[in-house]
Amino acid sequence: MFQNFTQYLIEKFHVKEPDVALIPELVQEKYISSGTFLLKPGEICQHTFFVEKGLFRLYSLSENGKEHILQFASENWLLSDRDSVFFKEPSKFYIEAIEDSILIPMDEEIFRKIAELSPNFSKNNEILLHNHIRHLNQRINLLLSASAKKRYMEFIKLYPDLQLRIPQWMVASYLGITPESLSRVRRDLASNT
Amino acid sequence: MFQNFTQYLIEKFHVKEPDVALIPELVQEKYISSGTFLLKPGEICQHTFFVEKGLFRLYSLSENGKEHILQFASENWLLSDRDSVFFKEPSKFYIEAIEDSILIPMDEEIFRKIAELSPNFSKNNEILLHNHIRHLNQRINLLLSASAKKRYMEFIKLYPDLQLRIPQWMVASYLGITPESLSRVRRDLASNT
DNA sequence: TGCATTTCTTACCATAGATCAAGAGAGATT
DNA sequence: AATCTCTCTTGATCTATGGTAAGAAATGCA
Repeated sequence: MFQNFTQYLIEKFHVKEPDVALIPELVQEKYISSGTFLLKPGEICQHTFFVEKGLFRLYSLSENGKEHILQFASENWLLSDRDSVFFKEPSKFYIEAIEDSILIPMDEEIFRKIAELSPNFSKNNEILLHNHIRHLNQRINLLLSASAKKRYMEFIKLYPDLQLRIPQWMVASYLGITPESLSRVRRDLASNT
Repeated sequence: MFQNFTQYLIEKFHVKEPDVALIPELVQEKYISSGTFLLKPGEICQHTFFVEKGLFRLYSLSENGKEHILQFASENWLLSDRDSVFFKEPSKFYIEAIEDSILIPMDEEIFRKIAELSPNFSKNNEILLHNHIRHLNQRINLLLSASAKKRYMEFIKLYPDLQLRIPQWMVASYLGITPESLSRVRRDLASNT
């Protein structure tokens, strides 16, 4: 129970082994079935979720009815609309489970407790935020400069595991192209190899 | 001298008026003329710069020799390759002055001093990081979902002032389109109004 | 097992934006 | 004033990706 979560606290926040035993009293795991929404536009995201097991997507719906996936989150990832949680503002996004999953919802209370148990919580937190920023910058750079084919190749290099669990049309949505285009890109790659 | 910088510390980091008087001893302003590079790929970004006056761009150069602007920074903005500063890793980007400018270079030393003078430095810093993340997410969402015309309209709404100081081809580069396309987008907007 | 739904592929055509080439203004520099 | 350089515009054409439609394959469900 919580193996991933406790391991995460030990690795990323340097919580000591004995203190980790306190965790089960603080949090409660939540079973989510595929297709369930954790968040819809207009709602304020109340939790940052730790993904103990399963897979989620965070996406926006544009005026013309098209979905655009901004993030996937699988095991050992934190999942939330960071802006909505942090600034307590209504979200513009959907968060949906795309596999049967197990989550640890975390609120401010729990973060405070973790902060007590972590020798340097705010530094560790800062590292996570910077990692997030680095990742977003790389994605922007790719969207500005790379073709659909190149973006796809980067995607499978970066997420070789995810690629097998996600329907292809969601990969297309993440890359900012249509499923048809992705299908053609894949055909090209297969033939020119 | 430093008016913008000291004002920034008061507003964003809640440094008290009397303490602000200590600042001039800690930092030194730097005059940069248009066209000067603060950073080139391969170098480790040593400072976070506060822009006291002027304008800069942060851009990447792709394999095929094309520039892609990731950020502009004008008065009262912090400027750096955050990843390179924070993780002490070689940068992939250029930072270039596009006006004659005045900067306040900040290193870890100075951040420590500011942290001493700020009642809740790490919280304030976290707010800045979250603002950055919010901004990057919005940009990704736009790149995924919006046409060149729409992205341009968002740009001028978001940066009405910048738009007047930046050559059009840089705006195009920021938007991820060619200068020719931007010219046509602008013609369309002018005629259909 | 069979039916229904979703996903993926393919073919054909449409379109946004890129590329290439030329020319017009607008500053700068001499 | 004349020349240069840089920026912007425009027209013609090209290309990557989108849209539509249909069928095939895979998956889920009864």
